[in-house]
Amino acid sequence: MLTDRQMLILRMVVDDYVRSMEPVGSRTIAKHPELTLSAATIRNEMADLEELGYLEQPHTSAGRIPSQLGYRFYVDHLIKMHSKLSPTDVDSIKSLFGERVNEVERVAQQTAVILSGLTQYTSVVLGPQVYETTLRSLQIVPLSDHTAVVLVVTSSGQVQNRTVTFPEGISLRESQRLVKLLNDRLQGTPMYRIRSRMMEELSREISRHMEDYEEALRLLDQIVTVIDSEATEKVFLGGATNMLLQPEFRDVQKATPVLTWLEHKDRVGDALREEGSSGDKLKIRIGGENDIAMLQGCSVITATYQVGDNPFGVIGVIGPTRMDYGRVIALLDAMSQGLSDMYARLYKT
Amino acid sequence: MLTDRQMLILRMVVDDYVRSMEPVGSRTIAKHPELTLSAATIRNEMADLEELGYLEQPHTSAGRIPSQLGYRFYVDHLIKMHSKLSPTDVDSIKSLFGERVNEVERVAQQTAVILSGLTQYTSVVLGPQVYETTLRSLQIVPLSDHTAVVLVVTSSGQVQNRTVTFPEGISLRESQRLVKLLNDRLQGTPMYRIRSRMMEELSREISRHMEDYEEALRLLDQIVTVIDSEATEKVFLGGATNMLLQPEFRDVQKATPVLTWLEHKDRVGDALREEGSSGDKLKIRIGGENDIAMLQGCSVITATYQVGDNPFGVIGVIGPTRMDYGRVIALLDAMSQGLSDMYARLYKT
DNA sequence: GTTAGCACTCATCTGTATCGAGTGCTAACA
DNA sequence: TGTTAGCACTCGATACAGATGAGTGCTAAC
Repeated sequence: MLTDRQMLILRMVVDDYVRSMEPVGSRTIAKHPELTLSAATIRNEMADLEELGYLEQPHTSAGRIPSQLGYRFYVDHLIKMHSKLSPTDVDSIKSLFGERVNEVERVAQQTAVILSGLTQYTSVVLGPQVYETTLRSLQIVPLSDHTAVVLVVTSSGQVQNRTVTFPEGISLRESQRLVKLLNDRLQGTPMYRIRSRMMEELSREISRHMEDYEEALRLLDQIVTVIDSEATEKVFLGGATNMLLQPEFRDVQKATPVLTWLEHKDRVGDALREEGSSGDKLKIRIGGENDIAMLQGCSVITATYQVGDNPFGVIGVIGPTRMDYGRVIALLDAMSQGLSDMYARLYKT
Repeated sequence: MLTDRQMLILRMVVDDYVRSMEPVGSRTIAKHPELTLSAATIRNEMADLEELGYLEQPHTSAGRIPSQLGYRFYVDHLIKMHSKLSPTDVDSIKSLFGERVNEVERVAQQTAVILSGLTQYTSVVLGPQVYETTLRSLQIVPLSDHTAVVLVVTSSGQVQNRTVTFPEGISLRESQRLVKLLNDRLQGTPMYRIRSRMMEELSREISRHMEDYEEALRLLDQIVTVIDSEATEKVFLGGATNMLLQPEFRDVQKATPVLTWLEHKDRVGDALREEGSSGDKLKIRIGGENDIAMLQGCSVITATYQVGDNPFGVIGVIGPTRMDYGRVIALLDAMSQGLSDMYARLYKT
């Protein structure tokens, strides 16, 4: 285990390196008023910390930078959690959640924008999860003889739509009948059970109501696809190009993989959802701790927001390993709380 | 006016520079079999072309590169339009439009993906325009006592939805009545006239039907906002990070503004829509010809796709000024044709 | 255990020399 | 008059050599 003094020094190295992105030398630490030791003593301690794996040296005559293990120890034991938010931050958050919400998705989008704006990193907001949401309404609006729009509305207010074409043997009237049938039977069913429920309960119903069984099933399949795609909640990205502001990504070679990975929202959503489903309220992945190869030069911090005891959605920040962990954690905390409150106000009254 | 030989040389310089991104010297051109002249003669011609403003020299002892004017002359007079597409390209496009379409938006998204994949530039696809689209259906699905989802479906199959909260004085029943009223009156109205139509025709109707006039208007305003946001068609981006593949954007300083600009789809959509509305089927903006400051280091090529004689949507490619114009134009041509055909098949039968 | 002193390391900076691609110009040639 | 060979010249790119200085590890004294 580390001595108090070693921990103090480690904390200083991390704080300083996060701020300046320059390897921290013994002199710099020695100057710090919190410590009354000479540079030589610091050097000894730093050598020890390096041997223990918490620090590393880019080259012989440079200062030290935190290793992955160093960051890990920092976030686990050394981080100063309190009073990290400036009044400006608090204001931004307050104004975001303070205004009257009548456009739920806009809030999620804005959360992403503000979170990336305040952190200068990339942010991701996953819309409300589906654990508790049920099917509210299924509708079909005809467009032409062969096309129509299928609409799916869930109890959480999410909407999915898709233009579908009718298979040859099926008329508009029949498909409307089919949709009405589905509506009656499936309303209130949890979203994640729809597919199985629909298939087992309805296939024989359909054979009774519809003349052309085969074709009806094909249409049914289209509709289920729409419902399924609703089950995957929406992904909002903020400040993807903030990545380029970070000195570690000034080299395009480094930045391209991450930017490209971020380009596909579904991938990003999948990754974050997995993080969020671990059960912890806050999850921190530092560098190589990330499973995704493209993110091994990054740190990812995720927080879940919820209503009551149900995990409900995920928000996260993606930035360089050299990240201001304390600040990001505080912001995520405040924002997830804000989202939780907002959804609570919206659905439980 | 340029002589034939000057034009030939200009074309060669552009072709060569587009391929290699290296200033083209007189020797390189002289080697070309299509020309039997010595390097010295080429040098004279190149000096003339530079004087005329078609070429420029990065520095005294370097080869020439095309100026903005040079590119302009190239695309106006020198470009080889035909047989630019390889069989692979044609296959990709065929397979995109060949498959049975039952998810219209997916096709637009895929168009963007394939277009950026084939060009290695960034692509933008604007969904069908609204000139001819009318309101098909307006629906409201209640979620709780105070919230509901408003759905707008247009004749072109576009759907917009928004969760709205009811103002204090208005009940669910009343809002349903309001929506039904709107539905009856506005169905078939062109989208761009909805706002004015609604306001002038309905405000007095509402005062008769609804108890609380003020509050009803507020709800109405929310609904109109939903409809308005539908009038702005959807924007699909492909390969935004392809920008980083281009050597001219290897420097993060150069890339960041463009990437950041691309991040806001509505901005991108606005810009492209303006291009598309000029009336020309194909529009090419080279470097400084772009109005948007962030794009002055880029070239933007847009093409409209249509059904019958109605302009319907826009697709475009954004890349460095040093762009393979011939290929991009051919691809845009093929893709806009494909989209036109697809929408024709979908709506006019 | 702490500290001052010192030799050592090594990335970075700066100045210089070299190289070579490409030019413009001139004079000779068809 | 148009074309070409020859040549001096320009200037970015590359390579190399010191010089600089931040920072280290080690030793010996406190």
